[in-house]
Amino acid sequence: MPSCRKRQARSPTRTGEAMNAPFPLTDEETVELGALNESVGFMLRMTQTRAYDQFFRDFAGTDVRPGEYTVLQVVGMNPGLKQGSLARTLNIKPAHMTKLVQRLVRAGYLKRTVPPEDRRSVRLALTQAGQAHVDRHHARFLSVHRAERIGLTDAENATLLALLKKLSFNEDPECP
Amino acid sequence: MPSCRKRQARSPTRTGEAMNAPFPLTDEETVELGALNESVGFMLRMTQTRAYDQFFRDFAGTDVRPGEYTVLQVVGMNPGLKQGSLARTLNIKPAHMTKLVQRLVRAGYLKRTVPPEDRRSVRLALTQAGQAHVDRHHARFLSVHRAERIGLTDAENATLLALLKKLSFNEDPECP
DNA sequence: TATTGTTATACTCTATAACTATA
DNA sequence: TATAGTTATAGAGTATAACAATA
Repeated sequence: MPSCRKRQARSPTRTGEAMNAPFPLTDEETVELGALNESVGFMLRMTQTRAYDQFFRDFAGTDVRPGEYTVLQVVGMNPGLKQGSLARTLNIKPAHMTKLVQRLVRAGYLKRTVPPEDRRSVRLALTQAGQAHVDRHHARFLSVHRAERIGLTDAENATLLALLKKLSFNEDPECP
Repeated sequence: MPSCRKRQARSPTRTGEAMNAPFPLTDEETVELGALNESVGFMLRMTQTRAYDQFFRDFAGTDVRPGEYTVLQVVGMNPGLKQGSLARTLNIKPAHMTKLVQRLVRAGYLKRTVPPEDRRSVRLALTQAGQAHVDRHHARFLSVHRAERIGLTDAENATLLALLKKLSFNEDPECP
């Protein structure tokens, strides 16, 4: 799943190699992004796909996937968490969360409890195997995006995290 | 598609409302994220899903989608771009790019040209309708993530963009 | 042989609505 | 009537491999 493509953006240099080409030919692989360079949404998408690539490269050969590991990690931090709270926190739709949880229960990592005080709801906790799984991969999970791995200084990394956090937990002005 | 969920993280306050509950109950909806708070990959995912929500809210009622608009925008900036270059630049897999392009050709926004100098390849350009489409939605596309919309100052926004760009265009040390 | 793009298949994530069982 | 979760279905994105045409 990795994709070690060489990319390169910017630098509007033209080559003269095809003067009468039907298009003003640019240097192949040198692509002008224009206004996209100023779009937070676009840049988030670009960086996120890179982060995914790096994750799958680091966890190649294991059955660890980002969504599942995140769920296990959060349940581990919050034993007895309600499935709905988990879904809202991680911005995962209830229908999808149901399937995710079913998979993790089947894998033996999660256990579900229907609490007597509200028998509609489901509380989640790690099994022993689930806790072991989280522990086993914890260090690797944290190292995936260590600053030096991704080409940032520690200070830049801290700034980036702070800005992303601010973005992520801001209430949306359009959302009443 | 929006999801105006209230989220809240952090603050490990416990409520005492169920002393003998099977789990150390936390305040509902107050979820501890632990190490995930330091994970760039996790935070990128959280912010990107928010950015998507905001995009679809702003473009509700139109047929504009982020991936398609990005493709049209980039082709507009680079007329005659080869389909493969476009795919590599935007980190989109060739198989997916084929379908994206087919859809945009069918919508009348893109035209394909097989150049005589390499008849395996395909060069892309906007049709008049495609250019009009890009122009019509350009301002809105840029406004989706304007600093004030997302709760950052202009300076923070610039810093964030610079860091994301650095992240995005860094060669991966693991990728030879 | 290698490259460009296409087709086909499958799996993940997402969106939506209809459903159940509780409250 | 509202809420928590489930089921079912569909769509979009992605990964992979096999393929055609061309280089």
